[in-house]
Amino acid sequence: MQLLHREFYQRNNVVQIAQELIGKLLITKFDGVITSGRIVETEAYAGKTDKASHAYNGRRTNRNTMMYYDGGVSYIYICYGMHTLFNVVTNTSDVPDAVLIRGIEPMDGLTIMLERCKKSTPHPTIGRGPGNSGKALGFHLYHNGLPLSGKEIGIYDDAFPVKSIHSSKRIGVDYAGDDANLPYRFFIPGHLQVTQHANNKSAKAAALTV
DNA sequence: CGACCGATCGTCT
DNA sequence: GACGATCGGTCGA
Repeated sequence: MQLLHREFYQRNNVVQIAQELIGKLLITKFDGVITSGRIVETEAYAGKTDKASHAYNGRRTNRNTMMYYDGGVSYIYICYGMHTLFNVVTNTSDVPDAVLIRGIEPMDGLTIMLERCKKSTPHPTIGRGPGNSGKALGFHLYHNGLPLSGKEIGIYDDAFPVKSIHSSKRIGVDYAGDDANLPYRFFIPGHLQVTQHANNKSAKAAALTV
């Protein structure tokens, strides 16, 4: 079980990193409560040149400040007023690349995750989608900017064998014009915690060799 | 199935 | 004052 360090995050290829994060173990320990999940779906957001990115064209606001930090910290923001989305900041400072964690398979602390998601029994939607993933792992806005190799958040390589990874265009970024069609979404095909979406079955969902 | 719609609030203009 | 890198429910074919 290897903790991923800044050498992993600070590389200059956010799309590659988004793909490599599939199958990794994401562990949170907030207020002494440990929960973890295996990453099964991600999306890359390529800094200043990507029309879908919050940092497109060098846009810099209070919200997206963390995207401009050195890779290896969290970027967390509220979406639609009710969902807490967790992103992995990559690349070096002033290059605002990030990877959105869109799906996790619940691992440790299932009971806690059930509580957070207000379910009494295990349910497939726990960890399905970026909003549900953030909720299950206990992320809040005040966790923005935390190191990803610290005592509260950690991403690990436990040598889990990922059989297959597919790619597709990203979800919910139709406003991004031509960039909406970039194949920057990665997921384990058919996985229970992967967003149910037409893109999964689309002929455009290309299979990648693992 | 797919299309549509309401919830709900931090953030930006 | 408008708008989301969403979600879960409903409605109709």
